[in-house]
Amino acid sequence: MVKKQIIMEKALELFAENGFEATSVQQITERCGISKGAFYLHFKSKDELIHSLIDQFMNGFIAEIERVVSEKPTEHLLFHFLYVTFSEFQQQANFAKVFVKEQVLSFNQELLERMHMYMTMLNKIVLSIVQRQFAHINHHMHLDILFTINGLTKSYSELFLIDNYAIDLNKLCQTIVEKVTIVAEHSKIPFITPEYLIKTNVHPTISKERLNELLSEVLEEIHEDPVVQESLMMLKEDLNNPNLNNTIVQGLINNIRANNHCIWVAYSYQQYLKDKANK
Amino acid sequence: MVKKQIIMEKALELFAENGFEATSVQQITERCGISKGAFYLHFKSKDELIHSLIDQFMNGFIAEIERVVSEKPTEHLLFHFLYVTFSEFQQQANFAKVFVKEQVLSFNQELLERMHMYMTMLNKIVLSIVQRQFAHINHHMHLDILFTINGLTKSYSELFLIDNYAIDLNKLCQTIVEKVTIVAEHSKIPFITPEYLIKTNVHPTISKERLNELLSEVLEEIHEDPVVQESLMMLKEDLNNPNLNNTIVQGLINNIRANNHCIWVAYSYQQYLKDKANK
DNA sequence: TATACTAATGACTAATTAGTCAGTTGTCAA
DNA sequence: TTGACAACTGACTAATTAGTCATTAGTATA
Repeated sequence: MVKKQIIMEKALELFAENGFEATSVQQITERCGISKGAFYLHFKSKDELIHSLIDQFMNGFIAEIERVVSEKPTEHLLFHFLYVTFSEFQQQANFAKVFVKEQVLSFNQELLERMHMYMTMLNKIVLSIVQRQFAHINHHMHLDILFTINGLTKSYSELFLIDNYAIDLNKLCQTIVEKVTIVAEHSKIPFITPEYLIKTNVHPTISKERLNELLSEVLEEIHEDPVVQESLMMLKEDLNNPNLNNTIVQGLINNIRANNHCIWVAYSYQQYLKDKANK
Repeated sequence: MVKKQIIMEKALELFAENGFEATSVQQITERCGISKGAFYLHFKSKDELIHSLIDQFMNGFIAEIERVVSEKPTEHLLFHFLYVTFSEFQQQANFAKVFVKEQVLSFNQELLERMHMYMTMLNKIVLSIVQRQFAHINHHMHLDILFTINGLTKSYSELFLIDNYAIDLNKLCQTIVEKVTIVAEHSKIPFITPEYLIKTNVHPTISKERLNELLSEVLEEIHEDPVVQESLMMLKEDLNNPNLNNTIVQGLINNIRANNHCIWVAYSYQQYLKDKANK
């Protein structure tokens, strides 16, 4: 399905140029040289398109980081994390532009939640890097080190948005690692408390109807993997007629989480169950 | 003109809730309990409203920072800068939300330029703080210290967006000052070169027509200050029939720059002359 | 009370939007 | 050649938008 990919690429171009809200489906189809109808053969709505874009980029990005982090020596984890981050930033310049410029990508609640989930995943990875590379540092400082890394990354990535600013990626990463290491070794005032990790978990309720929709959408996409497919069907069945033991449901959720297309559904399903248990 | 202020406040509320593009003039007038026509008595367009909001906030913010920076002792400049920054952030939570969430506030070119101008002004202030408070540090490191300050500020201000996260403003500022000081005293790898300051000056051409419009708009607002008023009229006349000596024009531009409502026009006029000279 | 003025209204236009669907085209196998 | 089916088209709808303007309400002065 190569046309779907073309739509995604051209749409991303336009989003980077004009922003998400300001880009119409008309413009997208014109740039692709296809009709409006053809667009809706591949995407249910404009929202589904942006969801796909985020999923595609973030899954690739996180997978790449996890791969690198798993195979590099502990003492250089941060460096390699930064290197991958900035490389992706450079290669996927269009996504980076949309991402940096619109930050959390408009005020659409579900979009916001989705980005929040991915950022939380990223934060967990970076925190684990901090815990390994700075294991000798007082662990009360770990969250502040995380904030320092995030801040420096954000601040220096501004350079990528300036055309023609020559960047030596290697040196840039070294600079940041140097500063983070200095802060880690000398800073004595912890500010961020662990309750930060709890309080960030904002999870507005997802309705049963919306979850049903999400499950149906994903079911249409998955054809290759019978385990994921059956797990999805069982989860859908259990959503409408709760029957299964909680542990089994958790197992099914973990089954589907392995598939890139299901990360958001898995997350939403878990939030749904959490909300239900709280009531 | 109290109604204008009400519109601005209610509009800001809505922008913070739904974003700029997603908020309609209809919604704004409904929340104010006024008619659509009444809105257009105070603002030429929706764009003019957002321009006013930015100008009002940024001028107040920058004035406050300049006041504090001018009266505090050199060794605590950074602390007081941070304190003012976060205080304003807390007090003007709505503006902060729009500002943080939409970052550069949509892709409207003029809006982008306007924010860029204010950010440049802010950067200049922070750089001057760095140059004073860290005068003893190798000045090649000054720009990197600036980036460190910006990064930590961005990163830690995330905490303000989490409801109910108790923030001890004093301690927060101390934490950041501590980290910046540590970096300043130990970091040895300068990365940012002074050409960064030049390259950030992206200034897309402003047309003579648009500049005329801007001058007319501002002229309608200014009634009290005859010097500013006459300077504006002379600049407008000279724009259409260039007659005056360059030094005199510069003086006129400096006359109007003193007035809060004219900062953007002054900036635009200067950019226009620069563009013209380059051709 | 009559006049003059400003402040305010809200129905209206013209443009644009996301999404639909009856119909067309192209490509197979029989 | 025929028939079946999927890919694709673009005119269409219904909703929403920014901005306008003839009209009215309210108020102050003569």
